[in-house]
Amino acid sequence: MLDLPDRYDPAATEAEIYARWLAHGCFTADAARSTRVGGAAEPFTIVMPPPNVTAILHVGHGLNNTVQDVLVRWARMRGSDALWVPGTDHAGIATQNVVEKLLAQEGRTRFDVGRAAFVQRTEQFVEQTGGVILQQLRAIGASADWTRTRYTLSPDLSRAVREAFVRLYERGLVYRGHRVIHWCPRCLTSLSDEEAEFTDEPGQLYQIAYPLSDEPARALVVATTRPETMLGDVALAVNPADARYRELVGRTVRLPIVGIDIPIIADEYADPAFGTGVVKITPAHDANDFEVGRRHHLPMPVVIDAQGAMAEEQEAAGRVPPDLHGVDRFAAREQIVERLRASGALVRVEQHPHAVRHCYRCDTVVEPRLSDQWFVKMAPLAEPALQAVRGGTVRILPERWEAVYVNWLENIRDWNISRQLWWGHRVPVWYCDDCDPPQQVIVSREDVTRCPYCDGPVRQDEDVLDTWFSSWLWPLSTLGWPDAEARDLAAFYPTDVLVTAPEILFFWVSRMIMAGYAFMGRAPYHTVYLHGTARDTQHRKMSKSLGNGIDPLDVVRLYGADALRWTLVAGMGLGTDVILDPADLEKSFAPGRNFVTKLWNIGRFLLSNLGDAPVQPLATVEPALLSRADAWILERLRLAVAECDAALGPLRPTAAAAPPDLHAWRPDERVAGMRLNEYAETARRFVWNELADWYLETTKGRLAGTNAADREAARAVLVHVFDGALRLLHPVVPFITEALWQRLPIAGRAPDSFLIRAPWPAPGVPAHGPREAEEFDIVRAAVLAIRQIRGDYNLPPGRTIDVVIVSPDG
RNA sequence: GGGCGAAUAGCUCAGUUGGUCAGAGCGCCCGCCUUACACGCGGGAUGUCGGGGGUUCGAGUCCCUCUUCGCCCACCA
Repeated sequence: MLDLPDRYDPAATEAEIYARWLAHGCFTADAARSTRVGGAAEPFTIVMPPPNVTAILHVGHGLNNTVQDVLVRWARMRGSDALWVPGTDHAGIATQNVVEKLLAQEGRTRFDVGRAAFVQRTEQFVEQTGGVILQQLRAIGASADWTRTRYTLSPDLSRAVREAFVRLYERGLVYRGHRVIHWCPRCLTSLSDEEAEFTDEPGQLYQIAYPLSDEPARALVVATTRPETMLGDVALAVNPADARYRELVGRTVRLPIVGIDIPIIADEYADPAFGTGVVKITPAHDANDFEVGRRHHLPMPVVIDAQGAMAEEQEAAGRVPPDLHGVDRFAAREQIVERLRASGALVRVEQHPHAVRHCYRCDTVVEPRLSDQWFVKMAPLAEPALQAVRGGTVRILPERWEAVYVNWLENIRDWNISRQLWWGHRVPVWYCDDCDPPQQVIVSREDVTRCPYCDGPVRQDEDVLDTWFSSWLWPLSTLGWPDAEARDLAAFYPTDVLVTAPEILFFWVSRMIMAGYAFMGRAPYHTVYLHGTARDTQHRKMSKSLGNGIDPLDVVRLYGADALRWTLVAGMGLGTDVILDPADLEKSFAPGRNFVTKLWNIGRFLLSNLGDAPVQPLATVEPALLSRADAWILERLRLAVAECDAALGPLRPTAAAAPPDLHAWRPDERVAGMRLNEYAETARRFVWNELADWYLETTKGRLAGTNAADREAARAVLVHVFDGALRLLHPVVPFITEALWQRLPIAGRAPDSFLIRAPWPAPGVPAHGPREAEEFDIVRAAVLAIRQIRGDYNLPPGRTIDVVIVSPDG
């Protein structure tokens, strides 16, 4: 009867079981079951953070998706109508960069190819290589509903993007602005504040003398870290309260090298305490200077072009010396410093570490650049998102991130959403140049071909939207928004838990919450679970460039998906990083593999000792027939279930919270649960240290014995507790548990039943003699004491001894 | 410049509201191929819970401070 090989074979088992789950639609949610549309099951929904469409699975994805899969499987077993929506992100700037690199290998740029052909080529590239990661996720056991796979650049989701843009425009929350934004001279696009990341770098602070126009012997000294921008200076600013310079305000200085006169102005922006208290104003190349320039109605000459080279653009005629034309900004810095030094205008150079912004995609130093961009006005959107977390409608775990979230939203700035890229959603704006006034702006949900005012030709805005402008709609758009009739939207929105890394709290998490309120009036989820980062033993983030990554598929091949999942879940406290050794996979993943093997061997013991006869449900066994060991292990199971439930916490906020928000978390539940590692450890302890180490041993004699009633009792209890253990463990190690559960000789089980769909065990009440359970603990204590003594006296295992137990009262 | 987190056995880490909380896994030592499992079984050693001070009957657990790492935010040119 024993069809179990000595060794568990993860590769064969996992593939076979995954295929059967798929074939039986085990991952497919049924909208009609949702209580929100009249069904009988509470929905439980997770939307997968969409990986970049060109991404390859790395251990970070493995970690992220394992957590989600554990939650979804758990919810499914708890009887929820569980939905895990998978999908990919077109990842505008990242994907475009990949394709541009391919073109570069052919010696071409996207401009050589042309926009239409470039987009087509990128589409092909995505079609051929994209979505690989979704296939890879199957290998780690992801039970996502693949029938609902989404893609941010698909027609449906593109429609959502347009709808969102137009609605916000209609509400006055999308606007076109002319200002200094972050510009990547390599990607040739603007970036949002979040996409321009600070890095601390050593730098120099250059002090330059600007002589007074009419009194060349006197000069004002200004400090700057970017001397090359001086070609675009339009003023010097001093603080109005600064007595040192008060009398100079209104006079002019001569701009070195350029030789033109610029005014000395008074503005609060100048900090008397910094440097000399005099700051040069370059409105076109510094966001702060831009504001000063606007306040004082100053010109805004552009002296650096899109590629980051010195050039005379708007209003800059005559400012850039001919031999600096086309010179890269950093080379130009050297040359300008040399010239200043030669002319005696360079007063001093000192070391000055400072933070420099870099493009988050290509790491190029970002250039502040004056340009026209589309923005979203964020403050009104932020307000409900702020209230959501403050009021407990949305909880962020670990809790400490809530403060970070609140702080960011309180100081939120408008979001630059236009990108000068080709890969992405085209800005749904058209211009008519023939109208009066010209450049009539037409914002539309549908493509526009003729001007609605003059019927003349129109041209569409050249820009595309920030990738995150589609991502922030993900919980809505994947469920069918803006289609008000969408069944999934009614059945599954709001979703439940969002699982991601803290790095994208601002990029994505908070914006989704804003979008949820802006377009649906409800937060998109009630829980944000922020997990840690996978790091190496030196605590460095695993990354491709460092070469310290671990390929999850290598781990699957070597030890199986369950071992991978076990290691990740068991090794990860709430919000803490997971440390793994890329140089020693055995060390990192052996515990998971060993545990899976242990489960396998417990299964082998059961199946080879139970016999062929079907095992009757425990409920049919006469309680009087249960032994002390039976009572004990049943009680331990009960406690294990209760502990696992406590570690995992409530699936969703308990209803009937205090007004005003009926969906808010109760204070006592707000930080409860989601301790996946505690849950995993509890289940492991039950199976290994209680079931295997003790109970199993007590059944050996009984199963082989001649007392039929006792044998039946042992069989029933054995199957019952192992069944319970498999259910408890299934979310973490789904393959091995399903493989064993399928083989359990449970009487009357339907042929196509699956553990993945089996109910989560209920803790229940101690129904089988708590007194007997306690008595077995005494037996255990005695055994432990005897073992200890044998050890102390170095008695060989084969040697039997007589034991006399004397009770305390004689 | 603000804010936050971490420092517990050789290693990776658990320790929710202060009172069996000094633990787990790996590693190490001793003994075992005991008919499910040597990817295992039984036994064992190891920490002044980063330093200092304080509150308390009692503190890894609360307060202050110092040190060392790490993260987030930030227009000081």
